[in-house]
Amino acid sequence: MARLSDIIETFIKDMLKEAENGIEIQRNELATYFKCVPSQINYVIGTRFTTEKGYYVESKRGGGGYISIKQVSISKPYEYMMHVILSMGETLSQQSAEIYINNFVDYNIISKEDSVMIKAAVSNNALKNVDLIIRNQVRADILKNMMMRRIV
Amino acid sequence: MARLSDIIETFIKDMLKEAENGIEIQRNELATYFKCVPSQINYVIGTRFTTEKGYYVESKRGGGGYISIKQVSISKPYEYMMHVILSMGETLSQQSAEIYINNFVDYNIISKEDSVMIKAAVSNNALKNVDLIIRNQVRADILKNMMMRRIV
DNA sequence: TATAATAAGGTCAGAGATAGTCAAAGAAAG
DNA sequence: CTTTCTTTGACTATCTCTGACCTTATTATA
Repeated sequence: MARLSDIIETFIKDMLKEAENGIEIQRNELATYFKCVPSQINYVIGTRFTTEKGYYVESKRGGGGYISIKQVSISKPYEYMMHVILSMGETLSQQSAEIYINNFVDYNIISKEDSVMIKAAVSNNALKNVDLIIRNQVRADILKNMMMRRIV
Repeated sequence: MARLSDIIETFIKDMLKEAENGIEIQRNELATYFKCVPSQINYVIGTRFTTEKGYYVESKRGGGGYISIKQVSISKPYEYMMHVILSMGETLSQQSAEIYINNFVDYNIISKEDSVMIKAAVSNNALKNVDLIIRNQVRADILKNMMMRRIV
């Protein structure tokens, strides 16, 4: 018997296939449909629809709340970027980050102006309050998140 | 399901687009039109038409009362930016950051695409490894650094 | 005028509607 | 048998909607 999480994963992916611009689901509704607790939907999304796997998830609580899921479009820059992002590693010095960012400019993924701004975001100055022990890790997180969103 | 508040928000924004110098609405009239309690109009205005978002709201009670809404026009975006950056404070929640960033888009200081990327840079996801105690401080640092570089 | 009646809009707390988190129990895989 | 993945539920956070009660401005009237 297939795991429920796998069934829900397939269900959502089928929905995504039929939709043009991503989907919007109601957590409770889906949970009721699959006769599971609502938090299982979070589990499925948290394990199957991650940024690393090319999904972008947003949500809103309260009346009329929702969870929206979008899939990044598979394209050349996307594949290149995904490859680079995945190869980046867990930590990144300011110097390495700038090398990556310069490359993105060379590959026309970002503009020169944007590169300046992105460098500012991952500069030691911006991260001066982050403990040195985790600073390079945080730097990697920020750059990855920015570049992921650029291609989504 | 669309929230009533969102519908009312859109309705008011459409009115604003068609008007030259702001609009004047009757709270009760609007509430009747949307079949809601009058205080919901206050809720919409209080959450969607804030000063932070660039709106200026005035009202008058009594006979012939009204609520007037104007969009603040900024003639010099860069001066506005400096002013905003200087007034940002030491810490910034993700939510406040997004409000600021949306404003920058509205004032044509950054593009919609850039806003997505900047939001990614200051998202809780990007900063998940930063201790909660200083996370909002780091967020402010990053946003300020990025925006400073954008306008310098 | 002073006062009362009427006609607006304002506030705030609570109810309702969603979604998120986290740890523990259970199941499956190595 | 140990580790990893799945399922569950109690508790939390956030956003929306409602209604009772409050404040202010205008108008009618004594």
